[in-house]
Amino acid sequence: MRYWLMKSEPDDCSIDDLAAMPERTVAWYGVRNYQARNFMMNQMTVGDPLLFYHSSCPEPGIAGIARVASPAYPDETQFDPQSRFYDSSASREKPRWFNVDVRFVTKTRLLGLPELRSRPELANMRVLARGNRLSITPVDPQEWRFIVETLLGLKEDEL
DNA sequence: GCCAACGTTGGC
DNA sequence: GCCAACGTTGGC
Repeated sequence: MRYWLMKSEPDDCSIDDLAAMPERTVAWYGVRNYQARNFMMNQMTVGDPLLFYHSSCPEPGIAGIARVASPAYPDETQFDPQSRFYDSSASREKPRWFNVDVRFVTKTRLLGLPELRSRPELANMRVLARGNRLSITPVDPQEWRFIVETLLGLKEDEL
């Protein structure tokens, strides 16, 4: 099992949107970066916990917790010419992009960037690194514990 | 809207 | 295989 951080633009899908979905689950479509795709294809396991991060919005930061809810499977939007994620070089025989499903666990108070950056324990977090643009990043177990237990006051068995 | 940082493309 | 040009991300 690994821990993850996944970015979502709240205009597209916020933590509240996820909570309101049928089954409280959403397909994590639209990833068009090989590193992020490979994390989903090769390293994620169903049940892996993840930090749900709001990006490109007035208050970027961690907004909730979710879990990986399916193995990776071909991203439907790559086949849809109407989609902004359409990829003409992909085919059903040879899909290029994959996604997992993600299921809501809990909403949290917003842990904004200034707060995250103020914590020496999180100094090496991938998502805080200068110039980081990767929408899916692994989270170290120590970082996970610090965020979830210390900053959010949650117990592992509450998740 | 700006712009730094990074990933991808494509000519050579 | 190099690298310049271009496109995208995402905080500010």
